[in-house]
Amino acid sequence: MITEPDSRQRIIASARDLIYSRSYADVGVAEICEQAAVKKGSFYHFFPSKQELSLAVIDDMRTLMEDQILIPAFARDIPPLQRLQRFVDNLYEFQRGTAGRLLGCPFGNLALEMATSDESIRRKLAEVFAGIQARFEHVLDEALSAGEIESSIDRPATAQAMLAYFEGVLMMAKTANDPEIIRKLASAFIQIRIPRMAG
Amino acid sequence: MITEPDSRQRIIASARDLIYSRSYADVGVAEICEQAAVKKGSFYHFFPSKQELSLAVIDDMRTLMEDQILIPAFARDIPPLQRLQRFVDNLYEFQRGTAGRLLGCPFGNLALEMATSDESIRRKLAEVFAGIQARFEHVLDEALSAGEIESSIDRPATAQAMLAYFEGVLMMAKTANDPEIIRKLASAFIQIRIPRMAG
DNA sequence: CCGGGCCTTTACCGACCGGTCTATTTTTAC
DNA sequence: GTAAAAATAGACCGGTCGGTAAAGGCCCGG
Repeated sequence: MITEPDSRQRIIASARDLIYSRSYADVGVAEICEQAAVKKGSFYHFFPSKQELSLAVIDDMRTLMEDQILIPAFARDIPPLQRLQRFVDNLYEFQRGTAGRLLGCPFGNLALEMATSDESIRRKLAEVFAGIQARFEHVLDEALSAGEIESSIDRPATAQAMLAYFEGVLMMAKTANDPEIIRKLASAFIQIRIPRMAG
Repeated sequence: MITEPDSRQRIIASARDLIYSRSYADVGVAEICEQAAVKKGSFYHFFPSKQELSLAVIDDMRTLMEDQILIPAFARDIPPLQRLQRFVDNLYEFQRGTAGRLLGCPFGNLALEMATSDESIRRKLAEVFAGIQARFEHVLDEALSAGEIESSIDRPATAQAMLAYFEGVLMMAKTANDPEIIRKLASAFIQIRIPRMAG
């Protein structure tokens, strides 16, 4: 049971956890309210619709991921490429710790379920991905300055490829329900390179 | 409107197209029946439940993918690694041609939506992925024989990494609704390598 | 011409869906 | 103290969900 003080945040947290562990469509408003210990009337006092709630949930997922994964992993206490390694290490630990069921990426899950059905959710998730990609790209910039990578690579494209790869790895791990796949496939993550286009 | 002769196959084809273009939960039995020009009674004559239908749909998707993508791409008329390149080229063309909306991978879509909710679907999709991975692995074997790759790589793991990568690429392309992402990120696909473990 | 599968048709079911409404309680501001 | 505003409660809505039941038509071997 969620125990956060104010109802609005409790609704978001409940919806976040339920949707992440199952899917958007499989979780109903009634169930969200029940887990948040809130009546339906309160729900619709704070959110005009389930879809609007889901946009707030994505925001909440995003700050959670930033604070708990991205910021710690990308701290500047170690060289750039080692930060990427730390990122996948942290991800592995997190995915291993979700109660028997490997849940994958909350954004990837929502993206494949909703992207073709709800345009505003699709756009929001595209922004989240762009934000993660920007962080990867920043690390690549610093890796270039540190002489860890060559200047011939297309850094934005490489950052996007890295993001794509670990999303795919999480999909494989989730489908097999086996976190060890993350470790097995991790080595290719920091090796991915997209060269700059010739023309 | 689906026009295949027998009702059972028409139901499967309708469900396949509807689920692929939206999601499992967003498509109801009534809508499937309508598009297949079949009454609900007939539906439940052929399938005991929507979930059982979805298992048949996955089988249908699989043979479709085999016939239209894998078999043509992996024909032995060109060297092994070039077949992988042809695979992504074909994939790009296919994803570009789906009526304005980029739909991604039908198995990846279902996997992220259903893997944590329905164990038998999760298992079936894991088998599909294993089948694709086996084909990649076979190509890598032939690439090794042809001297195109080194023997130090872990071929099963590399095949799985390739699968993960293109699933991730399709996720990025679907979320951005932009097929050009597939081309932009394609170069890393055949470059991915997982080295054999030291111990 | 008959009987029996196979398939189809149609009407129907209870449960649950997202969402609304109105009244009431609690909090805030002056 | 009081009134407005914010929040809560809970009954209620039409629609749709997956699924069922029973009867009727079709085609077949005999």
